[in-house]
Amino acid sequence: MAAGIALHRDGVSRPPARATVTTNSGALDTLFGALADPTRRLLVEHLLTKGPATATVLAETTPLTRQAVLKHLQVLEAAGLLDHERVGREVRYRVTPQPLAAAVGWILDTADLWDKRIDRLRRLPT
Amino acid sequence: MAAGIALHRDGVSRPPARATVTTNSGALDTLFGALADPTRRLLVEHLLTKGPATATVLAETTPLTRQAVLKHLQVLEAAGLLDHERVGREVRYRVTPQPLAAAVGWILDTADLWDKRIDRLRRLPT
DNA sequence: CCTTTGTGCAACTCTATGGTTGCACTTGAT
DNA sequence: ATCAAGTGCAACCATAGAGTTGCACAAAGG
Repeated sequence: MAAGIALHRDGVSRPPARATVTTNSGALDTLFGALADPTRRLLVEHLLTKGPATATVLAETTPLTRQAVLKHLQVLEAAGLLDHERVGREVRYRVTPQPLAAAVGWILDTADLWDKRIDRLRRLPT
Repeated sequence: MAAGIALHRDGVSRPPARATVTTNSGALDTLFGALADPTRRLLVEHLLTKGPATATVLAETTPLTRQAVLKHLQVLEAAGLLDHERVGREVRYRVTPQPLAAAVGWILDTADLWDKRIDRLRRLPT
């Protein structure tokens, strides 16, 4: 009968069931994620102070390859912090900082929770 | 002698020189990095609303293992957003949101750059 | 037309991250 | 003294991230 085969039928070496927390607000993920990299923050600052620029130009200001910079720009763009415009044969990137408001929003909300908590502690009967 | 060895001395298959941008402010890295994960933001929110708690208790509120939660707590603590206190046989985690100020700081500075830029554009001779 | 300059795309490597499991060690309670 | 609950630690795995290289393709300019 199947007894012999049944040996390794169940979970002998099946990958452990990975769990994750899903939270309808993936926007903050990509946003904070984008901001978490120093290179990317530098790029944003550069674009803001020096104005719009292409990946190749930006790459010259870093020790990185154009391709690496390109990827960073795409991450920033995915987070909504950048957009690009094709000019001649070049592609110009520009900062669109509106999403930063979302980040500040979360932080302020959190700080608010904190304040409420402090407040609640203050009201404790002594 | 070493002559025979010299054969594969130079770069036959040496890993490509990885470059990185170093930026004295790694604090923002870990901070934004910590905030970039939904699970971690949830943990922070939970700790703020429901008050300090242990890893095991927190784990019960998620589909995750205690160990996984533990790691998240450590990341948050490394970012300065949490600290812990040993009580009996349990370890209680608590939120210390001061570092959030740094995040807001960077964002506001950036927004400021943006304003300046807008301003500069406004002053352009037409 | 040919050359140069800039983009686009794909493959590959290395490391960090987010999970899991298993077991040893404390501490409190019975 | 024993037992259960809670922590701590280490190994392991899979995937995503940050880089690199190499080459094909498009647009300007001589």
